Amino acid sequence: MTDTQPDARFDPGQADARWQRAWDEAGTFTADSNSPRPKSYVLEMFPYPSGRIHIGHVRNYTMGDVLARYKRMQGFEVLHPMGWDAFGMPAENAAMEKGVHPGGWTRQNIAAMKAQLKRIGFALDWSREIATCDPEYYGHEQALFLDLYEAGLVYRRQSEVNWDPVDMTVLANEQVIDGRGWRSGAMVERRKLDQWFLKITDFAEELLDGLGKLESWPERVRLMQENWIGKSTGLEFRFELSNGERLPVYTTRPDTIFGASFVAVAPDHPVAQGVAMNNCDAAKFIELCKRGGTTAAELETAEKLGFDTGIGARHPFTGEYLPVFIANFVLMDYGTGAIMAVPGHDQRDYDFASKYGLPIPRVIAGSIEQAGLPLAGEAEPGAKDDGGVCVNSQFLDGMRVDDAKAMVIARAENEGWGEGKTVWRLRDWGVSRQRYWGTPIPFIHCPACGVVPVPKDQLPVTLPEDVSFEVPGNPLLRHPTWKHTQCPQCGSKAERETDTLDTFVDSSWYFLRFASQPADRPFDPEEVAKWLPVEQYIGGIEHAILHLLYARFWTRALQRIGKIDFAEPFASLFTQGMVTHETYSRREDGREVFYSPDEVERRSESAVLAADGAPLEIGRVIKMSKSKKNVVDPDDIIERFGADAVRWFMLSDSPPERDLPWSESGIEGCARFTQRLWRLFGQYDADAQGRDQALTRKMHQTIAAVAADIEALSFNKAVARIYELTSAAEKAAPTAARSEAIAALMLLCAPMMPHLAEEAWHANGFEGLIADAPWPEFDPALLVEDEVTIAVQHMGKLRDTVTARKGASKDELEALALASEKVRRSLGDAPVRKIIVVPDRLVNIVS
RNA sequence: GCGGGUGUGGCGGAACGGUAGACGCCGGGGACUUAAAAUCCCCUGUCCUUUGGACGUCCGGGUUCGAGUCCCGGCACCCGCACCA
Repeated sequence: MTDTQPDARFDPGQADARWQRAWDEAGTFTADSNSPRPKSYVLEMFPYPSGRIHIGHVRNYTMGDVLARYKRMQGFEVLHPMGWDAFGMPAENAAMEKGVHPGGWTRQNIAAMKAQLKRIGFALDWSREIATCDPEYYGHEQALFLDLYEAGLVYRRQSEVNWDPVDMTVLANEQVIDGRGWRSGAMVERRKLDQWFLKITDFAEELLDGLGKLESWPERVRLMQENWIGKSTGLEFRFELSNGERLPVYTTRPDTIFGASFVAVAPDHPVAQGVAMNNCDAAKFIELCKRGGTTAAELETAEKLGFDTGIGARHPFTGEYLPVFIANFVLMDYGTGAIMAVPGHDQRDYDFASKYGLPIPRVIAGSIEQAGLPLAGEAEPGAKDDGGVCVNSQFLDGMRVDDAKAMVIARAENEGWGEGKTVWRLRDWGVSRQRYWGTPIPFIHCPACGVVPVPKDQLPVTLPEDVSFEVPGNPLLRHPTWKHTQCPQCGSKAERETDTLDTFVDSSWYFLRFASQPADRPFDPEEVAKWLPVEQYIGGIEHAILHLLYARFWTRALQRIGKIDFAEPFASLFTQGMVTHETYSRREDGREVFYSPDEVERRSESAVLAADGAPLEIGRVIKMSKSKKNVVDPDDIIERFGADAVRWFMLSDSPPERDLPWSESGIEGCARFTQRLWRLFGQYDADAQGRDQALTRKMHQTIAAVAADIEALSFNKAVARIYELTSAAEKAAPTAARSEAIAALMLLCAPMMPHLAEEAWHANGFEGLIADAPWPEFDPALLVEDEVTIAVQHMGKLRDTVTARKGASKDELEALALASEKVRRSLGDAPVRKIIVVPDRLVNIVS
C-alpha cells in the first residue's frame, strides 16, 4: 500500500463521510430507467417518521442495501428508493401532547431520520424520495381512489367504531384498553357511522389463487393470507322459527347437522334486535355484549355468554325444536350472523353448551361401532382425513364426513330449504378514518345531489394548515371554513367529506410512485412496467397479512381498470426478525424501574447501575422498546464504531428472518474485524509473485458461496465465509495468489462494508469506485475438492474417519472402512450383516 | 380463543435424512510490552480415570442402517387477529 502505514487504523469518522459524499457527487445510486442494463428493484418497507431511526430499521435497510449493491456489481441497473409513510396517529398525538402541528412535527422527523440514514451509507436513490403527507403524493392517491370509485370498487355503508364519549372522538383498537378510552378513561361505546369501503371481497378468489404463484414468498406468509381470506364451502339453510319467521344460518359442517343442539345469533342480528324490542332483559344482554372491545381476540377470549330468546328453531330433519340463543361469540360479519351449534364437535359450542346445560351429542366417531363412546371432556373436531364417520345421524350413519356433507347439501337443495354456498372470511376494507392527519377522501356531500366526487381537475383536496388539537374531536369537522364548498354538479352549498383515508392506502401504491413520478398523473405505466414487480421486498413479519394483502389488492384493482398490466407487486418477499436486547431493572418503591444500556455497567455475569454501583437484574432478551428502555440509538453506535461495523453486526450471526440480540461485545467484535480486514488490505502487493493453489481454491469457493448466500439473503452465512477467507489469507505466504485473494475480499465486502472497501480500493491504487466494480468471477472447476473425508460408522455411530479420493467407488470405500482398526475394534467378533455406502460421505456397517 | 412461526454449548448460530456444534461472541492459558492498550498463538458441549469411551439438538413416543432434520402427541416463547404502523 502506498499512502498508508501498515499499522495505521481505519478511521470511519473520516472515511464514512468521504465516501458518502463521493457516491452522492457521482450520482452512483441514481436509477436510470433508460439504462440498457437489466433492471432490478430492491425495496424495503418505508418507515413511519416517528422521530428517530430505530435499530430495527437499520437491520431492515442494511439487508436491502447489501442486495442492492450486490446486484449493481452483478451488472443490474438497480432501483433502491426510500420514502416516508408520513400520515398516521402519532403525529396527532404529538400535536395534542406538545402543541406542535402534525405537519411540522412530521417534516422535522423526516429531516432527522434522513440524516441518520445517510450516515449509514445506504445506496439509496434519494432523487425519488416520497412523503405520503405531501399534497403531490396524496393528490394522486385521491385520483386513484376516484378511479376505483368509477369502477364500482368504492362504496359507503354503516359500520361500527369505538366511540369515546368524553373525548368525542373515534378510537383506534390500540387506544381502547380494557374497554375504556386510553386518554379519558371513559367506557367506550360502539357507534354506527357512514363509512367508505373498498371492495376487496370482489378479489377474494383472485387474491387466493395468486398466492399459489408467489413461489418466492415465505410459505408461512402465504398460509396466513390464505387463512385470512378464509374460503370455505358449506351449507346455508333456513330454520323455521316458532314465531313464524325464517332464520338463515351458515355451516361448514353440514355433516354434523344431527349434532345441532341449539341455534345462536349474533347480538346485532335482526332476530336478536327483534326480541330486544319487547324484552328488556334481552336488550340488557345485548348492551352487555356491546361493552368491551371490538377486536376478534377480545371477543373470542371473553367468557361465552348467552341469552335464551324462548324462540324455537325447527330442525329440518328431526322436526325437533332447538332453543335459539343470542350469543356473544357469534359474529354478525361472518356467514349469516347465525349458526347451528354442534357442541360435540366445536369447542366454542361445547363451552357454551356446558355452561348452559345443553345436550352434547356425538355425531362423529372413529367408526360406527364407537357411536356410544362418550366425548372426553372436550369437543372432538372429527377431521375429514382421520377416517371419521357419522354416527347417531339417521341416514348419514356410517358415511364418511365428505360424503355426508355432499349428501346433506343435496337433500337441502332437493327439498328447497338450503343450498351449498362458498363463504369468505375476508371482509371489505373499511378505509374511513375520522382524523385530520391523513389523505382527505375526495367527495362532497350535496343536499340535492347526494355524494358527489370531487372533479379531478380540482385535486388535490388539501388539508387545512390552521387546525387546533386543543379541543377534542376531528379538526376537519370543526374547521370554520374548510368543509364548506359548492356542489360540483349543481353549484349549491355543500360540505366536504371530513373522513381521511386509512394509511394502509398510502402504502398500497408507493412502490409504483417510486418507479415513476410524473407531475400530472400518479405514475407512467411504461416506466412502471420497466421496474415492477419489485424483485425483492423486505420488511417485518408483522405486515404479513394486512399491508401485503392490501397492496396486492390495490395492484389487482389497478390492473382491472387498465392502469397497469401486472397483478402482483412483489415477486419475492422476505420478512426479517426484530432486534432485541436484554433489559436492566430493579425494584424501587415496590415497582420495577428500567434502565437503559448506557446507564448500566455490564459485567460478564452481572450488571450494575453506573450512577450508584448497585446491582440490577438482567431481564429477558426482548424486542427493543422505549418503555423497557432496552434501546440503542443508531447515531450513537455509528459515532462509536463507524457505519461499517454497525452494518456488519446487523448481518452477522443471526439468520435474517430471526431475532437479532443486540450486544455490546458483538458490536465490539465487528469493529475489531473492520480493523483486522484493514490490516490485511494493507498487505495487498500488486507486484507479488508465486502461486498458492490452496488459497486460490478457497478464494474461488468463497466467491461462489458468498454470491449464493447473498442471493438467498443468508447474510450470516456469507459473513462466516468472509471470516474464513480472511483467516486463510492472513496465514498465507505473500504470493500473487494472496494479493488476488485480498483484492477479492475487498469486492466481497463491498456490499456489506462499503466505506472500508472503497477506502482500501482507493488506497491500493484501483481505479474508480468499488461500488461500480464488477463482482469477481470464479472458476467452477476449482469449487470441488479432490479429496474427501469419509465418516465410518458402526450401527450408525461414528467410529472413525478416513480420507478417500473424490468419487471413489463403493467397493473402495467399503474396503477402506473395514480396514480401520477403530472399526474392527468396535465390530469385535460380530458378523457384518450389511454395509451402507453413501459416496463421498460415509460408510455405515451393520452387524 | 383462532391462524402462523420458533426452540441446537455460557451466548448468537452452522449442519442435501449421513462426521452435531462451521463461523462469531464470552471465558481460560500463553507470546509481545517496563506496563497497558492493540495484536498474535493455543484451549474451550457435558460427564467418566486414560489411549479411549458414554451422553448430548425443548419434553414424550414412532419411522429408519442412520433423525437436529421426517411422523404423532405435549410444553414454552414470539407474530397477527381487520382503526398501531
